[in-house]
Amino acid sequence: MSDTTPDISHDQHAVRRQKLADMRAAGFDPFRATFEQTHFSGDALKAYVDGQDYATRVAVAGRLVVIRDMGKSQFVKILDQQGLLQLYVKKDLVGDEAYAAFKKLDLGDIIGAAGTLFKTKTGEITVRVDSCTLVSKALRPLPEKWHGLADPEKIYRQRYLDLIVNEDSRKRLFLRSRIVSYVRQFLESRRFLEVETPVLQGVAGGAAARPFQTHHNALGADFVLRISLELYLKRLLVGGYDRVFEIGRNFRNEGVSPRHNPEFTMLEVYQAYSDYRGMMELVKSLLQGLCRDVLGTSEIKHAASGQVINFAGDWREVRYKDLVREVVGDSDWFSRSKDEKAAKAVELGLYVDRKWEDFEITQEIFSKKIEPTLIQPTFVTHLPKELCPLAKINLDDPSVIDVFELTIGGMEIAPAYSEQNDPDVQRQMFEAQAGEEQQKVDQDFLLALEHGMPPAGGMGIGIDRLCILLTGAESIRDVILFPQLRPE
RNA sequence: GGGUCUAUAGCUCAACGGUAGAGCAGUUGCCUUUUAAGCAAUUGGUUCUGGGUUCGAAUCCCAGUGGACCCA
Repeated sequence: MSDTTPDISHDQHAVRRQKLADMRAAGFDPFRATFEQTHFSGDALKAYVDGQDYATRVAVAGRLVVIRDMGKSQFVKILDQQGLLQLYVKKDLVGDEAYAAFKKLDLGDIIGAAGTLFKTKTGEITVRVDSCTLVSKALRPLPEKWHGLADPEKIYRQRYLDLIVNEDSRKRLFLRSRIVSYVRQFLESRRFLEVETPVLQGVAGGAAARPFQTHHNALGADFVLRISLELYLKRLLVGGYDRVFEIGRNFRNEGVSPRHNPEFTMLEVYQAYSDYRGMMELVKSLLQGLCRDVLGTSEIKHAASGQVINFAGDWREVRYKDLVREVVGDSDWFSRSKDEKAAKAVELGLYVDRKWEDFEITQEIFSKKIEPTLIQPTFVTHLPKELCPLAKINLDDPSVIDVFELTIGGMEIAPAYSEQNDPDVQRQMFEAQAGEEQQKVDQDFLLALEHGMPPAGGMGIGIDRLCILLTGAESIRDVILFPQLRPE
């Protein structure tokens, strides 16, 4: 090393920058426009005919993630959307010049290679490369090859690195794509129409949550980001969309936790002339189909409890009030006074807010002491009417509504209702819920109902939570590609 | 919003009041069927930031910032 050139060998970024500069000086473009790819890695592996080495030609491309250099030949591995593929690059096959260029490649570079398939003596299907090229230079080093990326902050902020080096993350997030794809196919096969409804809304309805607020300059109007899909999809029921669904992003301006991301994906489904019982069949078929066709198993290990969740067969169906009575050990619970309920809740170790109504105390017990124990798929039915103003009142017991909440793995996965279609009852429920804030009543929705909405079953599924469940993830952040973090 | 834990080389981690180290990655050699390839040599640090205690701080204390978990 001369006095005029500083030693940069310790600085991997600088070393790669230097290689880039050298290539450009030699007239080689380190960021090619295209590459003629014939096979993904997995398709190449399938294209190999057993016993017929060097018979099948492939051209593959991907990121260089393993280099095993043996002097005049190298085994390397590239990673593409289907996974890893080994390449064998031999000096006397590619020529001196190309081989010298190949030796200068760094881990992380994106390369293209063409050659024929063979099986190594240890049985790995490999491409024997006869021509290869750098496609895109990587100027930054990859994380460590064995331990991968472990720092959760880096995993989320630099998800692309996580996807390159952590196979678990890659498989889990690819699985999410397949789950969503299956949901679409399933619903389309049942003749549901997929629609898109507004994210920017004047009134955030369909759920109880604090919305994000924003402003449209040209219209000079304030908007909120939607907190649910429900009210617009029901307008479509009025408009003659008899089977309709949307998979869309909702936004709730609330805490962030392993179960909550400020933006999350909901599926909502509405089927005219059906009811919550019809939705039971729908969701059960959907989830069992997902298990069968996407996961290939009806048994899933539940990360939090260690139990095995079995999706096959019939699912438990139980009334809300029966569950509560059982857990509090009091068959007359629902005729107790508010003070008595509060005392019991405190006894169970729960926090009770003085402002809470009766049903809120009971609901606190349900969500803290009952829901987490429902690991196997369970339809909880006949919920108190206060919990959802958008469902139809039960004919036999006007204190409850015709709904279920499907709970699996201790999480509410899918609430479903027989949808309220009486505009006058709906108005009463909205006004009671809004209390002092009558401006939060969606008058336009009520007008739509007055035009007549068919009876319908409706259901929502939190796609993120469904993915947590089906992938065995521990946090919502593990099934969202770019979860929300505080800006750096 | 409160509590606990956490931040050290590009990455994964040691060092726990006394000269900041290892593996991988990098650099330089050798090696034409390897499997976390191997062998030899070698570079690399604002120990998150700012204060404080101390003869001496990655280490102890305070504050801040990011992150994880638990609670509200």
